[in-house]
Amino acid sequence: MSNKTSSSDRIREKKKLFLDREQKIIEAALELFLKESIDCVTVSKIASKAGIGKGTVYKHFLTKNEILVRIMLDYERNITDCLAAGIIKAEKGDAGAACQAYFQARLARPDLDRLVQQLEGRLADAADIAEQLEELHNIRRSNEDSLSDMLTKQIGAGVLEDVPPHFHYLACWALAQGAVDLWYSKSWNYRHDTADLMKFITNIGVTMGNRGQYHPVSKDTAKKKKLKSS
Amino acid sequence: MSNKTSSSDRIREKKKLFLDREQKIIEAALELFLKESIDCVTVSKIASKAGIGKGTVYKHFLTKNEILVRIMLDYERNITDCLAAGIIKAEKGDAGAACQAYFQARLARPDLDRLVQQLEGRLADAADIAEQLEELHNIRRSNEDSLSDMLTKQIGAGVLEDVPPHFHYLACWALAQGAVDLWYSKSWNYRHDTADLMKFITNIGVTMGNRGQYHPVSKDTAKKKKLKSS
Amino acid sequence: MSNKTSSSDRIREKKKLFLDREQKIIEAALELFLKESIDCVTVSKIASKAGIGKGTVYKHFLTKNEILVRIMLDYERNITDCLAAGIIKAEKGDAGAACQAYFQARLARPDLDRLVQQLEGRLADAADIAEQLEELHNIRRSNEDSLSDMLTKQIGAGVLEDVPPHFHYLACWALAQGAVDLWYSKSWNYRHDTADLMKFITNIGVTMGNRGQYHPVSKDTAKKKKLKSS
Amino acid sequence: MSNKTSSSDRIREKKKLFLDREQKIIEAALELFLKESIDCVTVSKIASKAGIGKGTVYKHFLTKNEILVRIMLDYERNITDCLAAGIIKAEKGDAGAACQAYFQARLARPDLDRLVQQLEGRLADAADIAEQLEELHNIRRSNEDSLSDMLTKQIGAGVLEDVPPHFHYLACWALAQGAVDLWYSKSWNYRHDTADLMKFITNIGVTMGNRGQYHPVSKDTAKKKKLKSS
DNA sequence: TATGAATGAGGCTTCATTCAT
DNA sequence: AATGAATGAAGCCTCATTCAT
Repeated sequence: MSNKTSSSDRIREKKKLFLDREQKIIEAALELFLKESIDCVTVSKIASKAGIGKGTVYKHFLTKNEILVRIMLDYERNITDCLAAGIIKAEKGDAGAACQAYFQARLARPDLDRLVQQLEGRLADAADIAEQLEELHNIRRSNEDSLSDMLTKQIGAGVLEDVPPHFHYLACWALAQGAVDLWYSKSWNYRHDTADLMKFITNIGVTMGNRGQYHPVSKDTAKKKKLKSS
Repeated sequence: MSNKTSSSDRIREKKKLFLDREQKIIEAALELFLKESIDCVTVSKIASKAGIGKGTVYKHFLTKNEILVRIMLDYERNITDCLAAGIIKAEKGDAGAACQAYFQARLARPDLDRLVQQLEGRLADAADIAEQLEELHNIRRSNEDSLSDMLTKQIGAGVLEDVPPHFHYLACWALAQGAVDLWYSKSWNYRHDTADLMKFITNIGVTMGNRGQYHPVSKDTAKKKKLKSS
Repeated sequence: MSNKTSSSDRIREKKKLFLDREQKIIEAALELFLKESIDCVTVSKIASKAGIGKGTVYKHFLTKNEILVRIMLDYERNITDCLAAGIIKAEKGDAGAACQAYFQARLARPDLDRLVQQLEGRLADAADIAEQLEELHNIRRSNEDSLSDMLTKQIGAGVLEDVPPHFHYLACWALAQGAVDLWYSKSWNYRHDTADLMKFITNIGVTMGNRGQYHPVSKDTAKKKKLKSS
Repeated sequence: MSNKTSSSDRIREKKKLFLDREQKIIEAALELFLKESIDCVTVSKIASKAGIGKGTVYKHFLTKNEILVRIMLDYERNITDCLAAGIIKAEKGDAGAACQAYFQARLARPDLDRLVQQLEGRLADAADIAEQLEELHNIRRSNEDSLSDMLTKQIGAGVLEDVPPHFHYLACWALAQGAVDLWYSKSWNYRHDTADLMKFITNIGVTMGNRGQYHPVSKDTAKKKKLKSS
């Protein structure tokens, strides 16, 4: 009987080791991607950084591309989780929480965010992994619905400007995306005070589209705004 | 004497032809880049689309990468020109003109803008063309100074929030960048009404950082806003 | 004592299980070879079709090639058995029995025959299994001697044309081989009536080299022949 | 004017050189295929035997497989030519000429014939070159029609046994095929007098299916035949 | 003993770049 | 000056075989 137990234990342990190695591959790939230019990262390098043989990589992933989508999916799922938490907060009254959560999640690791964007550009036409890419998009879309619901309510409550709800989160997304690009762009003079800058942008992101921009707005201003954007 | 003239004419003509061909290469490359996935574009394809031999390409560009930076530089210079015009307008009183010009220039051809961003990601670590990349960054930086100057004035005039001036244009840049990414992202449910969406975002871009946004707005400022954005 | 017995029983049982598994591997390999293209068959597939682990295969066969030769040897031994029976029949007076047995044995499973031919081509230069290949050839050669003996007698009896005896069985072999190739060739227009065709060819095989073939035929014999083959 | 001439001459010369190299690749591949086991032949080896770089091979052939089909097509076309000549002869009265031509063409280089057979087995399922394979089969099929026509006439004339015409050439093909296999089989004792053996087989091939089997047969021999084959 | 994860040699193919004509 | 054939480094992937558990 103890035999049986130890046998199933072993199997479980083996599986764990296997999954650990999978994680190791992902991490090795990630590390390389973040350090070097994307096209410098070869399966060989990933394997050797993960401390395993090249062939082993293919026990875990059918294709090099599958490693890449995997990174993307992992990232997207994390974003989703954060966003979900934010939406909950928002429903509890903290109107801007969802947007804020979204921004924070993406700006927490701008390097990673940027990487995922770049990977997406490259993998767009990859025949293998078409399925995973579809899944990626599904994850995002399912989140849109949550966001839309929440935003519709806030628009109804008069908190947000009355435009189609997705306008709000897409503008939000755009700014977050741009902020990330900005972070990693090498073209700007002022590389100091980045933290302040990001706060500034986040602020914009959180408030943009708010009716009355943050603080109570006098009624006539609100009217003008509404007229303007319609 | 007529000989001499015709000879120098010929030389001039030859030079023109040479430059024409160079332009043709750039255009062929551009066309391909915009149509296919970036890594599908080979020197061979570029040459054949340009209607010349592959070897000839290397008479104009030392490296494939040089073609790519050239595209980037051309694009950046165009942006610069537009921005310059905007700044002039701004100095004539139209406070938001610079930002608007910038947005318009970049959103006029979002595909091209996106391409340039992608190219930059790829060429970041390219040893050849390090020089041209430096030049690219210089172009951008030189523009920053103009923007900074202008913005400092507007901050002084109380039009804009009193943060370091580059905060304003970087936020602006970020949103524009994000808008472009958004345009080309395949992940969103609502692909209709893009034009309206872009207008919405541009609006945000043009007004964000305006002092009025964070604080109660005095009536006359609000009026200016209305005029400006209509 | 019962312990001892059961222990030796167990050993015997284990051996049987071991041999059964070996057979299962062979059969799995065979099934795969006949279904898919030869180079699609990997050790992995064989193992999984046999319902065992890949490593276990190597407990039975030192090399993948050893599985293949084994298939060849099994097949060749079967042919040998059939031929032996035919020779016995031939010695009992049925002159053509040996040839007929040979043809029947090989055309009974043309797919398998073809497979063995293909395998032989591939394994010709394999360093491992050189020994087994030698054995394969020995099996064939040993049979040749039987055939030669038998044919020598028939030649002596005037039934067969007086050429070196191996001429007869080699011609026979060649035709059988060709018939198999024919069966599986994809290049011919007429794929119907294959059964009749094979009968026709078998007929040739059985009669070729008969002395009667090279000499005048009386009219009534010719008629009979016509009836037979229609 | 001499310039023009020399220029077009040069182009022609270049093309010739290019085609020569193509031929060289084919020959190198052929030489290797005939010397070593098929799967030992790599593109690298072919290139280095042809005295060119590996990449150059791909200027002439899109795929390794294309080299192989090319060999097959070249061979098949040669067979076709020989057969065509034989058919012409046959139409001039030499009844067996077509079959004889066919045999001779294939047995002239049995090694090559065998190679082509083996290649066909391997390439059967290759997705690339599906087209060329189709062409190969078309070549063969078109020839079948010629053969059928000719044989129908001979059957009508009473020279050949009255079975569907393709029975005759398929039996013929089968024997030729088998003869080739025989030539290269390593399993037979008697490797001497191969030439005589082939003559013997060819004889069978040329006469098999003839009504009355070539020459008059004495009555008692005919009787024996009847007993034997019934 | 059976297992299957790990291995890495080696195959095919691409493409930027060179250079002889 | 223009050409494009030649080149070969480098990438991705397969699979027979090994070996620790």
